[in-house]
Amino acid sequence: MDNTSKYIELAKLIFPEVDITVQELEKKFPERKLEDGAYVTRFAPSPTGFLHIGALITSLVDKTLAKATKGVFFLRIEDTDKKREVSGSVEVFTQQLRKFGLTPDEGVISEQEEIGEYGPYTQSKRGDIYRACAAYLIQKGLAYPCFCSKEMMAKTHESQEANKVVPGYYGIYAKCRNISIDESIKRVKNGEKYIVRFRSSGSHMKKTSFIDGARGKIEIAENDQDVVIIKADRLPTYHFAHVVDDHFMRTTHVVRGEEWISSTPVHLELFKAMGFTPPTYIHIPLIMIKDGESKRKLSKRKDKEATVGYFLKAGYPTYSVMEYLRTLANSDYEMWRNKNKDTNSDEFKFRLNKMSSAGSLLDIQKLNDISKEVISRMSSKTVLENVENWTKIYDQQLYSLLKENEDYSLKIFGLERENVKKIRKDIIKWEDIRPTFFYFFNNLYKDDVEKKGYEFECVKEPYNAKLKIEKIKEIITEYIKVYEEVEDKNIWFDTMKQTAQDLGFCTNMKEYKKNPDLYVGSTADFADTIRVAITNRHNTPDIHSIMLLIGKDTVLNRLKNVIDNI
RNA sequence: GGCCCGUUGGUCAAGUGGUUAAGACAUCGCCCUUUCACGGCGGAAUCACGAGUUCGACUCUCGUACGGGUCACCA
Repeated sequence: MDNTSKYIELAKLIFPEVDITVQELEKKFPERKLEDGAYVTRFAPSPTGFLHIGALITSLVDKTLAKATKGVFFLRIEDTDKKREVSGSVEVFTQQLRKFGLTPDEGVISEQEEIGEYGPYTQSKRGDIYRACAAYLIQKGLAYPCFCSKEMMAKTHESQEANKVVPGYYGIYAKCRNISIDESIKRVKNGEKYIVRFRSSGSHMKKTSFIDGARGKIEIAENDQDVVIIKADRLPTYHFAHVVDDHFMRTTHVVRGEEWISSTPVHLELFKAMGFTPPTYIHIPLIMIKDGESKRKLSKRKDKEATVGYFLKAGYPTYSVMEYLRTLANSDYEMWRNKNKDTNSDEFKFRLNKMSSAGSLLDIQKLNDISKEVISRMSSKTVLENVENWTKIYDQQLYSLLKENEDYSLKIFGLERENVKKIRKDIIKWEDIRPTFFYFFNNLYKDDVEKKGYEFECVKEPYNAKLKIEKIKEIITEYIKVYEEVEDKNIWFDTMKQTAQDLGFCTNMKEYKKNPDLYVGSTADFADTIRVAITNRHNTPDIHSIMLLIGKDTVLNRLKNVIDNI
């Protein structure tokens, strides 16, 4: 028997169940019929819990590229590590991606559903495909069974470190690569435990290179490691699964984090061994976080901001997060957005060479600013919808209050929003709604006063009237006498100013600033006293509008209560 | 430690051999103003370092430093 037939025998021995060949797989998963230049991209997470913010930016790039070229963006689940798998992950991924508008065109779309002709899209269901490919490599003498125990491996590793040689399974350290085929066959037949390794023909003394879609040429040492391709559980490793899947799923562009750059030579060699054309790799920068003086990559365990769920829970509109991510993904996006405020982001021409190659710090303040802008551009109806959706999950009490009287709720969110020149920008995320608008609801207002007491200090500098309790009572008593519910803001304000003046306040701000000692305080101090009485906050929208909204009875009640309870 | 990627204000960054080195966020000051938010105006603040190449370097080359990534039967 010559070597070729021995290799075939070995392959059959190791993978007796394989009943399909690589050629047959090629036919089964033919090249896609897409327009020229169409990108096929994919997001391929392993189901280990929650979606990482980095996954979102990766998917954003994937989806944008596919959309712009009339290609396909699919979702594949990489569940080859059964130990780390967390149940329910797939549902979290698909739901959260959907929320951010990153729904895949193909692949896994929910825990139990997949669409597309190139599946299954869950790696644990593709065992036969990987094994067929591994068998192919064994037949060609490009893969072999390795009988080394983990203990032996650890020992080798230790001595390599001690001798300062490159650690790993390669060259003279790859003990099993030189075992004769006959012996391999014998040991497999004897039931010895083994895994399958790739037989590398590279050398780390030699350089190889590839063109990264975003960074250009990357030169790097060839792979010379006999990497594991099939594990003891007969499932493939990431390296092998990636090569097989992205070939047979006909991926054209692999977008992944830059932490993968150094294993690209492994993938390239594997593609070559299989006779496949590798995809274009696009390595995107990691999102970092400041840790003391230095920065590091976001960690799911240490940083709450690392998971997408954090932003959802805080109630950032998903659109805000995406806008922020788009500014990170393409450096000229922000400029474009400022010039095209109302244009759909799809119109922006995304360019790979405009992607930064250095990791950037997650800038919550920037996100906040973007989000304020995003929310300020929403109609009150949209705001109400969003707030309802969010409170339904995270703030039941507020949800019921908003639902109870939706016309009223709509008016609250319409304050300084619709039909005004200058739109208010004070909401960053839906979490902020309760603390900024609570006083529109009697119960919440009452709770707040009970919990914290009245917030009567004075208006901050330069006004600073230092009003005493007696003065506050006087202001409110006098104001109750003159208060009337009037639509016209000027009339309303004239009344307020008149009363203020009668009590010794200065109604001309410039004059007051010149001679503050001549007066009890300014109009600002007077108005602020009323404001606090009504809302128990110093910072609110225009107090006239608030009074109109909550109504005369409530206004008078709250004013009277202050006098009694202060 | 080896290898790889990277380095323009506090942050995100424009810039591709000749610029007063854009812009945004944050910050500070002023103005507007019944508070806050908004808005307007202005200020402070950056090319990591050292050699080359060049008439000229943020820009090209090489070193150095610093930061990050990676070296699994994890992905």
